[in-house]
Amino acid sequence: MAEAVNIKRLAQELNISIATVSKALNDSYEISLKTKNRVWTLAKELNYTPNPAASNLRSHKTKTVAVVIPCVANNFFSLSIKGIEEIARQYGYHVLIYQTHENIEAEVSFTNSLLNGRVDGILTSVSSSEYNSEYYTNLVKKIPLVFFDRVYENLDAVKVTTDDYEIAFQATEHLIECGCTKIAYLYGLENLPAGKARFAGYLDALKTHGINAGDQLVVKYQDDEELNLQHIKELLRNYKPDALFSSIEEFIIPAYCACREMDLKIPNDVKVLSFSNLSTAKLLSPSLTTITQPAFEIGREAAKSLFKILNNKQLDDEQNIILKSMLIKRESTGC
Amino acid sequence: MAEAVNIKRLAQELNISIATVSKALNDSYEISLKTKNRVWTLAKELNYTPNPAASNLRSHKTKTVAVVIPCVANNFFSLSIKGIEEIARQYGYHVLIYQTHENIEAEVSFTNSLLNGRVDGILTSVSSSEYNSEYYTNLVKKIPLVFFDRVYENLDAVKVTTDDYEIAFQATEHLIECGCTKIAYLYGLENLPAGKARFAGYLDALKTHGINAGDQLVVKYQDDEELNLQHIKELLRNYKPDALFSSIEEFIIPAYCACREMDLKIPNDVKVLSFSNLSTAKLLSPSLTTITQPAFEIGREAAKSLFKILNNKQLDDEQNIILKSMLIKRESTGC
DNA sequence: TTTAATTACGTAAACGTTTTCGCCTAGCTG
DNA sequence: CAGCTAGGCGAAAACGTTTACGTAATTAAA
Repeated sequence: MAEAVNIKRLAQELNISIATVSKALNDSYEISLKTKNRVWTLAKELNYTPNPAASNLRSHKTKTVAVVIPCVANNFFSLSIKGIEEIARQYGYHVLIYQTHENIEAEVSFTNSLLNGRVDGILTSVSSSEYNSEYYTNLVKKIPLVFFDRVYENLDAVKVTTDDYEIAFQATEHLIECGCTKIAYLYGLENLPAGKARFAGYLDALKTHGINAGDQLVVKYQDDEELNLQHIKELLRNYKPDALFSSIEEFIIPAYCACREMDLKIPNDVKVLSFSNLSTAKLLSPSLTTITQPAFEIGREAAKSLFKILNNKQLDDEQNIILKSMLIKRESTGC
Repeated sequence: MAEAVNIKRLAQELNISIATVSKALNDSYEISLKTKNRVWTLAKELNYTPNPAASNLRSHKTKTVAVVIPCVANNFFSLSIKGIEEIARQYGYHVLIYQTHENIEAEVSFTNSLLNGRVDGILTSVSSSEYNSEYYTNLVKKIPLVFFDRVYENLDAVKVTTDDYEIAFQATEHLIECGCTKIAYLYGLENLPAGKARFAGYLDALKTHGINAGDQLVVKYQDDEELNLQHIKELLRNYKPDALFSSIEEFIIPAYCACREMDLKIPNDVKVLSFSNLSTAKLLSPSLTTITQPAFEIGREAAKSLFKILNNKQLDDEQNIILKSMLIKRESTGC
């Protein structure tokens, strides 16, 4: 908008060539300290900042990454983004946000649109609607990509996940120790490894303790709050479980509401436990026992891995980074 | 990464000039429909997408906007971003995210770094640490900028806000109707118009009903959860208010905890009401009466205004868009 | 002293678009 | 038939960087 201040302008005022200015700005070894200082001070004086488009066009580096996630308005993802953004600041990267709304077509469309050099890399937590392994197999060959939490397996890419199986196993044992023998499962993310692992942890814990699992005790998540409420009420009415194990945060409100509407007291009549990053879990009525994933840390780790790749740093041995979740026991499982 | 597919390539394969391809892709009137169709089909066939850097460098348009906010891990802001991102998709814009962590220097540094053509416009909700009107007075001259919720006044820029004064007045009256006469105020955003308006609404409602306000009944927000808890406990101990009016969500947890620790029953001993976008307000113990801002709508409206400006569309008369918040009465004010 | 190596800088091409301007042809007007 | 107009397209410059390569001056090695 104002008089353009670019490299050419700096070069003219200092009576040196454009190339020298560029190299000085990039702290090249070819330029003497004296010249560098002249350039730097004038640049600061004129408030010069390089034009990103020009720089990117020539150098094929954007210093920008994309975050492709289902939705930002979710405690887990907003915390992840917070972590990603903080690391990005440290590394001098910019962060683009794309929401898929659990729609695989949107997901594919977004990521495809990022392959023309708009970003240097992608951080993603994939949508739960479908598992399109083939697409991602090709994608990871085209651009540096790091998965977090909701990942695709058996791909040549870094994955940051949590101990879903173990913590679900542990949480189920907690319910059993509290005396539950008829534990219902509120099933989310069933197409994804994370969802399957949680369910497997649940099933194996039951088996270990000689408890029969039953399909009737499983409610699958629908993208409709009212429907989930109905299903949980039917579950409670027809099969009278003594515990609800919710594998995703989205089941909390319908679960609590269902219990209230059916006049079932938590934890006396039915115990409740959920995966969740809800900050107010301890203020609920009754306070909710949660499995809490380190969402912020997951974002940080995923971002760190991506930036290491982009800076051609050696990745410490492993492509699979697994962080620990926490089982936080509260009143809703009361024991 | 693969064989570059660019305009030049398309031109060669079709035996036409680069200029013609470019114009065809941009649906220019200069090009015949026949040629356009040839270009479009080949472009689709080769999976061509224009290089954003080159396009931006030449055209000075980035199709990108920046969102500068205090923090994404906050129900209000994550909902706003959700709204912004949805509108951005519709208009074909990309969204960059920057978190200031309520730090004015970070805020200034980020926005300055966006003036070199990285983005076409900025959406921002400013930090509460300081009110640096002068900086923004200059900024709005340099780049299209839309404020939402946390705004600077008297600037030539669109502002999307809510009816803070009116709803705070109304909420205070609600507490008075419930029989409260000693209403404490948990004061956040005191440097910003939004914070001041809420406080003014509170004060005026008290005055209207002949109730004296007192400085002792006001607790100001600190960026330290433990400290806020202490201050609220001291408030409750020393001045025994019969209601807590919280002007920001961050006070909810310390307020509830303070009441519990001091063995005060909500709403019998003390009523509680807060500005909040917490989805689980109705599940708290007891359920929380809230003033809920239309965060998602605010994001959408702010984004729409910005894109109208960027597309040189006439703005419908007004620079001030004011949306209505909702007072949702629940058990915590029980009456 | 001669030669090689090193330092410090400049020239110019390249990145992939958009856009101005001009050219050619065909069709129309008078 | 001359002269115009308009439609359709191409040549080339420009956007602001980065970088391969060349070169002159200085220093080090022989």
